[in-house]
Amino acid sequence: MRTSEGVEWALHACLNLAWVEDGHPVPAAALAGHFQLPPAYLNKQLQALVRSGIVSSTSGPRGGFQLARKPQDITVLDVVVAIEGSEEAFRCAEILRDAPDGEMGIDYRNTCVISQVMRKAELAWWKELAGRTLAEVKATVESRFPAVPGQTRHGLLNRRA
Amino acid sequence: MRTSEGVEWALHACLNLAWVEDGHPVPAAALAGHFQLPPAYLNKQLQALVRSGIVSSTSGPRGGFQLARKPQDITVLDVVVAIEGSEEAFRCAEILRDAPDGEMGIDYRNTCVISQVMRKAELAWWKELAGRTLAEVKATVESRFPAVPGQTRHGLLNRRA
DNA sequence: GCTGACTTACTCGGATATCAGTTGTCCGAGTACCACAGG
DNA sequence: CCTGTGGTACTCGGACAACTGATATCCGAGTAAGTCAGC
Repeated sequence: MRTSEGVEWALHACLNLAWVEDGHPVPAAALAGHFQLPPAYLNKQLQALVRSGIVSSTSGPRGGFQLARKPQDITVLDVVVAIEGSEEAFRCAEILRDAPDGEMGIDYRNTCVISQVMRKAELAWWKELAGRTLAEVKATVESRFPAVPGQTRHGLLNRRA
Repeated sequence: MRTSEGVEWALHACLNLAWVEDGHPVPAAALAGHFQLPPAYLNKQLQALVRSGIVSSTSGPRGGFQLARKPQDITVLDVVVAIEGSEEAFRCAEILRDAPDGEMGIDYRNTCVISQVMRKAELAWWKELAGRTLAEVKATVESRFPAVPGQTRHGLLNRRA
């Protein structure tokens, strides 16, 4: 089990977009250049964020991506789900149905104790991620590394040229 | 992100082995037949459990697999790690190092706030799984479905014939 | 009838194909800006 | 000098390949039981 590489990219991209003043879209190429990432593939990940309503996109010159919501209204889970999808990691195949005495009408995803344990664990994971907003992450970084926001904003805008 | 199918199989297999009296190994083919699973592939998953010291194997006639430890000494996490490996799901690629002002000597897996958030979430997941032993799962099933243990043991031993 | 070795069948274990999903790339659709011509 | 129009360059968006890892299968190594011959 491993999360997609795009999760890390998307989180860093959102954080960077949070440091750019409103009304200034940042092209995918600028973000990609900032982290030395393949532009087209990062663009693909950003599209997923657009579909989830986390960022908005603008085409054409001076276009790009910007946050669609306030950082305090974006949780880390939102970003993860946008990239990975909302399906749970452990998907009960209901193998108990094929076992002796297995019945057709039973939903073993809810009945099977093993499935319940796995789901509860995943719920704890979700809860942890849903409890952290982008604004909190942003504030933590600003507190520990005060220079980063300015450097990032400057870097992204200069890279446009 | 999704867990391997083998995780579900391994958990059910361990639970079933817990219902068979000691000293009676169960062949992979018997477990596979019980759940209508491909025998060779289930065997492969069981090998991973052997390497992790969760079950022990015996070759030859009357051979098979049996639990190597007491159910109360086997956590759900043990089984998951045996199949999936101990690497964390979110693997920080340290993309901050390639960003401007990124430095070579820094371990961004520990410094990056995003990495910390993801790791903390995963820790919650681990903790949940580590807190459930096979004995607890077994007891829960026995409490809700008293007939299952006997049926399972009988089914596995009969299938041997 | 008992004991020993041999044969046989059974089971695990790892090496080998196959398939799906992630990773990565490319080109087309749309849009805003800019230049230029006309008034 | 102002305005409208056409061209141009830039950006996103989705369609298309490549590759890694999971899924599935097969055959060989090892072992214990069963069998048979000899004592």
